[in-house]
Amino acid sequence: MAPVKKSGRITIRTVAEDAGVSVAAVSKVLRDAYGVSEALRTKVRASMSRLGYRPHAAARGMRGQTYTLGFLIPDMRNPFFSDIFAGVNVALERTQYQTLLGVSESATSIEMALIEAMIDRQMDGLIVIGPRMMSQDVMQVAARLPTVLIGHHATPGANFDTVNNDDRLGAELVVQHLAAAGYSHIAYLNQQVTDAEQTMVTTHREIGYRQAMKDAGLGKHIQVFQALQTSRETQGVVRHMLQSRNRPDAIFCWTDFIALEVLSVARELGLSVPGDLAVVGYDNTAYCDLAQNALTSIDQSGQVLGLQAARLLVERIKGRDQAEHFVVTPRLVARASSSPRRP
Amino acid sequence: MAPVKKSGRITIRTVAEDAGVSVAAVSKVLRDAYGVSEALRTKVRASMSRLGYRPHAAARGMRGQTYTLGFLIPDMRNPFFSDIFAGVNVALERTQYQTLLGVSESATSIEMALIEAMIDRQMDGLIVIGPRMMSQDVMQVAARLPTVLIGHHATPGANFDTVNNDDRLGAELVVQHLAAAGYSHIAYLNQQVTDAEQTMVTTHREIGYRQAMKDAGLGKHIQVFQALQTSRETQGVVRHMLQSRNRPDAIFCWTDFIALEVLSVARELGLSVPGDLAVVGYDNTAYCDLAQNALTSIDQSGQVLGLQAARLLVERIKGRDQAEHFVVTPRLVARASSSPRRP
DNA sequence: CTGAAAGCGCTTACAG
DNA sequence: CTGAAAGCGCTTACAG
Repeated sequence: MAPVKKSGRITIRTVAEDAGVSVAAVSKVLRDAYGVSEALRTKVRASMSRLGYRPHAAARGMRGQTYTLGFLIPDMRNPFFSDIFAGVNVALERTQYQTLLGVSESATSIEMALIEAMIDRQMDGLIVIGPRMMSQDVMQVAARLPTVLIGHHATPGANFDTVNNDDRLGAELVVQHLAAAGYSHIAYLNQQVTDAEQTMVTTHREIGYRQAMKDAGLGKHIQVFQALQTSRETQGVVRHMLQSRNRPDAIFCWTDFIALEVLSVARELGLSVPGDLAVVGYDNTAYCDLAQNALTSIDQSGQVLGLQAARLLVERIKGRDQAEHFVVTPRLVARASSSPRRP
Repeated sequence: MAPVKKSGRITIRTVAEDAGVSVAAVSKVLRDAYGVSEALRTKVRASMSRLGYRPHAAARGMRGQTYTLGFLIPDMRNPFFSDIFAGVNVALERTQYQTLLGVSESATSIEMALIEAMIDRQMDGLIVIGPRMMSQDVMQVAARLPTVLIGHHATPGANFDTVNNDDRLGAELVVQHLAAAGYSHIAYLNQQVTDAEQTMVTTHREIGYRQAMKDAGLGKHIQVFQALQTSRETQGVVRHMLQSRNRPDAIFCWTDFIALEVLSVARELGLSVPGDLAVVGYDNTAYCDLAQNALTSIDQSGQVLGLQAARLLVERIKGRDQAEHFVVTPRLVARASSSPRRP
C-alpha cells in the first residue's frame, strides 16, 4: 500500500502534490520570493485556493517570519489608543501582517512580561505605546527585534524608531490659548510615575508648560500636580487642588481621560466650567465632543501616528537599521471648557 | 573537532546537556507532565533558570500547545470590554497562558479574518465578546478550537461555552425602575445590525424591555429605535427621537457608550436630564460615575464574566467537551439621570 | 522513571 | 527557473 496521508491538514506538501511541483516552489510562492516563473506561480496559487490552504504560522516561525506584529498599550480605557490602532490597521490592510494586542495596565512588570511573551511567540516586530520601562530596557528589547515606539522621545543613539507629536509645542499651545482667554493661574496635572524620564511625553509636556508660563509672564503661577491613573486617586488630588487657598483658575491635564475626572469633581464642588475653572485635555478623543464635556484638547492625530508607526516597523523588518523619528505637529481644538473669561 | 553549537540560542537541548539528562526529560518538566522524578525535575529547573531558558512558542505549537489564547473584542472604545479583560487576566495570572487581543471594529469580515489569523497562529482557545458572525459560523469555529463566547446566548446543541448576564432581566429591571420613578413613555435605543439573531444580547434586552413594558401596563408606549455605533449616526437618530411629536420621556440605551451620546444631544437641544428626559445605560462602566454623566446603568460584573470565561476556556482546552453556560444576575445602579419625577 | 528517534510544516542554502 | 534534503525547537509514542 502507498503511504497514506496521516492527517487531513492541507500543508505546503498537499499543495505541491496538487500543483505537481516541489515543496520548495510552493514555499517561494507563499513568500512572494524571487526565482519562480509566472506560470508556476499561477498554478500554485490556483491549487492553494482550490484546496483552501492556510499557512501554518508556527511552522513558518520556526525558520522565517511569523507575520505577526505585537502592539502594546498601557491600558484599554484610554480611547486615544483606539485611534492609533485604527491607523496601524489601515497601514497593514493589504499585507500579510497581523497585529496582536497586549495590555500592560500601566505596570512595568506586566509590560516586560508581555514583551517577553511576544518575543517567545516570535513576533516579527513590536509597536509600544508610551513604554513604562527604563530607557536601557527599551534598548535591550530593540536589540532583539525591530521596535517602534509611540509616545517616547528617543535620545541620540537609539536603536529603534519613534513616532510622536511635538509634546512641548502642544503644551505651549494650551498655555497660550488659556492666557489669551484671560486665565492666569494655570496648573498642570501630570501623571504620577515612579521613575520619571526625559523620554516621556508627560515630561515634555511639563517642560513646554513651564516654558510657556514663563514666556507669558505667568512664571509665578506655575503649579504642577501629580496623580496616579486611578479614578479615586485623581479625584482626591483634584479635590485638594480645587479646595486649596490659591486655587487655580485653569487646569491643563496631560490626557483627556483625566480631564473628564476634573470636570466631574468641579461639578461636585459646585464650580462652573469655565466660569470658575477652565479645563483642557490632551489627545482630542471622542469624549471631548460630547456636550456634557465640551472639552478643549490638543489633537495629535492618533490615526497618523499609528499609520506611520506601522510603516516604519515594516521598513525595519525589511532591513533598515538606521533610526527614524517621525513627528507630527499638534493642533488645539477649542471648546466651551476654556471659553474666554468675561472681563 | 566536536560538532559546535551553531547558534547562541538556548534550547531544550542546551538545557538537557547542562542538566545531564535527555531532551525528552526536559520537555516533560517544561509541560509539567507525569513521569519524572522530583530529583530530575529540580535539576532541570535549576539548569533552565541558570541558562535563562525561554521556550520557543512556535516550536511548541508545531506539536503541542502554544499556551496562547485569543481574545476578540468588537471595538476598543467600549470601556466595558476593559473590565472583562481584567477578569480574564486575573484568572490566568498563575498559568502559562498568555492572552493576545484582536479588535474586529464591529465588522463581521474583520472578525472572521481575525479568527482565521488566530487559528493560523495555533491559538489554544478563543474568547469572543459579542460575536457578529452568524450562529452557524460560530459552530464551525468552535468545532476547530475550544471556544467561549461572552455576550452571546447559546441555542441548544452548542459546541461552545457561554458567559452572560441575564439580559432580559436586566432590561426588565430598567423598565421597572423607570416606571416606578414616574416615567411612562420609555423608548429602547438598540444597536443596528444587518442580521439580527436571537443569540444577541441586544435582542434579549429588547425582549425583556417589551415584556416589562406590557407587564407595567405601558404596552402602548413601546418604541424601539436603532442606530449604528458611530457617533454621527447615533446623534442623528436621537435628535430625531427627541424632536418627534410623541417624544419619549425616558430612553433606555443598550450600552453606556450610546447613553453618553443621548446625554449630549439632550443637552444640545436644551432638554434637562432627568427633568425632561431620563436616560439609562447598560454595563455600568466607569463613565457612569462622572458627575457630568451621573448615568443610571445595569451592572453585569464585567470582571466576573471575564474570569469565568477564562476558567471555562482552560477547562475546555484540558478536555471538557460538554457545553457550560454561566449566567450572572444583573443589578441596577441608580444615579441622577433617572431620578424620580416630581409629581 | 528515563531516553533515542520520528516528525510537526515550513524555509533555506545548495545542486542541477 | 526548479527541486531534494537538511534543519528550526519542540512533543509524542515507544522501548528499556
